[in-house]
Amino acid sequence: MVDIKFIRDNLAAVEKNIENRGMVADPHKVLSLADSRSKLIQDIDDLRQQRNVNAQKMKGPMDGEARQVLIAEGKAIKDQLPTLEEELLSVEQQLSTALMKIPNMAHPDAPIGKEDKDNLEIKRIGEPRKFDFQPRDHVELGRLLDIIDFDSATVVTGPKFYYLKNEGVYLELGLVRYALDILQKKGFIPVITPDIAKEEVLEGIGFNPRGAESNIYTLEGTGTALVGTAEITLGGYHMNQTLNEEDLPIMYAGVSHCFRREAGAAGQFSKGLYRVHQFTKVEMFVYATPESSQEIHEQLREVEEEIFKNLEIPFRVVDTCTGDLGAPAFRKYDLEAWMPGRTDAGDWGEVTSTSNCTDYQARRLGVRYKGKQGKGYVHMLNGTAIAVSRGIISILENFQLADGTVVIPEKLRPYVGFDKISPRV
RNA sequence: GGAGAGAUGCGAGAGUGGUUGAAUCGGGCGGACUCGAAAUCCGUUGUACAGUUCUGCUGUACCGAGGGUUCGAAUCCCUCUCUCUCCGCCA
Repeated sequence: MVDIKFIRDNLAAVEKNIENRGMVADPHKVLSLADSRSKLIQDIDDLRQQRNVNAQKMKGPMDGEARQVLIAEGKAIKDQLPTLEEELLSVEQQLSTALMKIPNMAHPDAPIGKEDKDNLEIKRIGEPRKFDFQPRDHVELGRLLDIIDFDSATVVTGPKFYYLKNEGVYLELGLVRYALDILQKKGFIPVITPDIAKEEVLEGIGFNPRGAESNIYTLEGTGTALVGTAEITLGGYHMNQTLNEEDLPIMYAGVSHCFRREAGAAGQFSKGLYRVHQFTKVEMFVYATPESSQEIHEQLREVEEEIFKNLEIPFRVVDTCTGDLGAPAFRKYDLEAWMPGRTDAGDWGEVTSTSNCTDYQARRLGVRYKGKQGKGYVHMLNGTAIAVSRGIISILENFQLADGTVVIPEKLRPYVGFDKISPRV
């Protein structure tokens, strides 16, 4: 949520930002609704004041006739209130809806563009490996090694689900522990979060669970939904709290399952584990002061780079363009790993993403801070440490041998307990 | 799931339907005393929203949440949530 005052003072910039992001939102409507709201609040407060003054007059003993006159007056005032109060409620709902559509301002350096191909590559680390055989994709490798079973999952649960078996299980658990160990050394507090959250929290983070294009599974009749990321539950962790400035930044490493509907997402770019309805993820989440958030955002990107560099997976970093940012993000970096099985020649595929959402989420969730330097809404940042399913794709496809054997990256071996996975079929 | 008890400011804890935004104690902050500290004493200490002649002032709302009764509700009524105790069930 953007500050209404900011919209009023920077109307042209807000409109330009909406255009750059390719979004539809109406800041003029927000302002006119905000004006109606103020007017209604004033009228209601005036009436209530009259009511209170009138009631005060009746505190002590007085003769019956005078009292009757005052009572009648009080009743008259009271009768006027409900209409205005209902009107205010309706205006506030409209305002909230209109305001929610206004996206966060984007970083001035964020590249302007419509879709992911407009993202700006800022660095490459590692060289995509040259194969002297035609590399298999992870779907085939998973079948060959008997560590991923899509077919059974389709029968039991539905498409875009999977069973992990044998070494696949330890691959998941090992990746989680590998990432947690790195984060824990950097001061992140490890957390296993609930996989379900209330819709108000989802909305505060910037998801609209009931929206037309929602990627969220809602749970009928409960007001809750399956989380698409631990960003939701970690962002909600301190909702409606005022944090001490000295305690910031607060850094969490959250482990959760992630559930996504992915309606209509099909085709070769979403095959196998790449786009699934359920996966496990270790998520970084930081509450920070406004002064420090940009620096911390760079640090989150560096942590992501370290995690993939140590796994010896080639990747590149992109500065996400305005059209691909998502409403809450001020700036976002994606890490794209090299995936040799993605198309015949291989391709980059997003494996992590880190966003600085500034005070956009904090304003709606009511997360403030107070301290010597000042007070206000905290800045909230998130970043993927490891999205296990895509991590597994990267490892299988990059470290395969001609016979299908997959060699485990050295740094990961202590966490999985084996150094290679051999074909079973 | 069943029975009972409770929910008030930073904490503890009062509060006959009308001088209660809320006693009292503790904590915090400021000051006095002191070489300094402790002790003692004095003062001060909520949040949100709206307006404003804007380092302030005025108004409104807030005593778990939401409704209701009333001229007037922390106080009466209803619903819900949460916490605690006991029983049942269970990983």
